[in-house]
Amino acid sequence: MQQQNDFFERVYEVVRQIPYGKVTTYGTIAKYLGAAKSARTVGYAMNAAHANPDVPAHRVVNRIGMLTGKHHFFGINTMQQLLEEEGHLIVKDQIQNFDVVFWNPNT
DNA sequence: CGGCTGACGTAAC
DNA sequence: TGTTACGCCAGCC
Repeated sequence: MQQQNDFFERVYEVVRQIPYGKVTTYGTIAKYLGAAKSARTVGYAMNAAHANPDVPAHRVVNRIGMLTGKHHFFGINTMQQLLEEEGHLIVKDQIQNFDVVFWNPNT
């Protein structure tokens, strides 16, 4: 994994590796990239990720598994719907069994 | 160039 | 235990 010059590119590469039926968090990605305190920037990167179809932004949520970024999709239901399609259970914008479906980029 | 904002996270009160 | 404040980085005004 060669580090891209662009911070966003690095984020996209990690997100792209998220397997089907799994999810991860902004902070986890940030830490993996070595910018533990830049979780916010990771989220911002996701904002621009909509231009990258290979980046499943819907598989990235905050540390508690809440779909905080759903409003940034086409429809506020798109994110939840996509996750449910992958077998996730969403209740009140929160992923149930989050610890089970959680995916660590380091593995 | 300076300041504000934001898909977060952690520490402090 | 719940709320508030701050840091971090990039983009926009």
